[in-house]
Amino acid sequence: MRLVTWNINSARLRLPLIQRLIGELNPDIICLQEIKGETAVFPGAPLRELGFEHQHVRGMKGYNGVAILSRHAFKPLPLANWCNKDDARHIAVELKNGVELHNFYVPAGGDIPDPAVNDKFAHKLAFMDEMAKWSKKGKTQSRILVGDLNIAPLPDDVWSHKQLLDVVSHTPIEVEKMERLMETADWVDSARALTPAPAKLYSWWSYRAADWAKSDKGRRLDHVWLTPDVAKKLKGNETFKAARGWQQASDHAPVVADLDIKL
DNA sequence: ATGGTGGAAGGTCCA
Repeated sequence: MRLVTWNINSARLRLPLIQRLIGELNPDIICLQEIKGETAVFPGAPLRELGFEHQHVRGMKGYNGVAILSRHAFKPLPLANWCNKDDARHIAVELKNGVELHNFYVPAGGDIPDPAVNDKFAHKLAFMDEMAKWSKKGKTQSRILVGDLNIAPLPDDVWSHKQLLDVVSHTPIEVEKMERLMETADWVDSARALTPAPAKLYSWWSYRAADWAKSDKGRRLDHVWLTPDVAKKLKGNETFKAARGWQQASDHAPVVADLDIKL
């Protein structure tokens, strides 16, 4: 099974990039975040034509939105709200082998890393706490958790640990929330299982750089986590950095995981 | 300390 997670930053605008990704990587399952449109305007038909006949989409107007697309049948799981908001940040399915696949778009958190003055940061921290509760409660379930988690946990997940300590996505409180979450079900970070620190790993590069590749000021915000039983089947994990250089690219690169699972 | 870019909307809000 080849699985891709990608913050697409508008599924409609970047449909050609999704089509190109399918042609170049031939994934079985694609998890998208920030599809940025209502479910009804998701470009499902052209993706169905490429073999992704099974689609579970949760969009909303303007922002957020997540989708799971697969070549293989799955069972959609009931939609859940997080932090009492119906803001399309999570969608999940059960695969044929009984493994649950959860696709998350964690709040970015705004600019100021202080929950007392920044509601967006408070929302992000509350969201992480709620994920930890959910994860702990279901810890015996075989699961894959993917998505744009908007946190780069390790010093080598950012271009400068020192310079990003006060920057939302890499602050100690966020990193601690992520570590607590990982402990709740012994989640295996598939990228670091295969490429340990101190190798630098990034999945996002800002649009605001004059030359994103040259400055290479990246952060690893996109993740594929596995419960320990599923992690035994992990065969590969790569960031498909080339896609960040495509015409009209998303600011996130796809993360690709290969698992020894037949669907 | 600041501003830099990009998407959805058709206001600004969000990243």
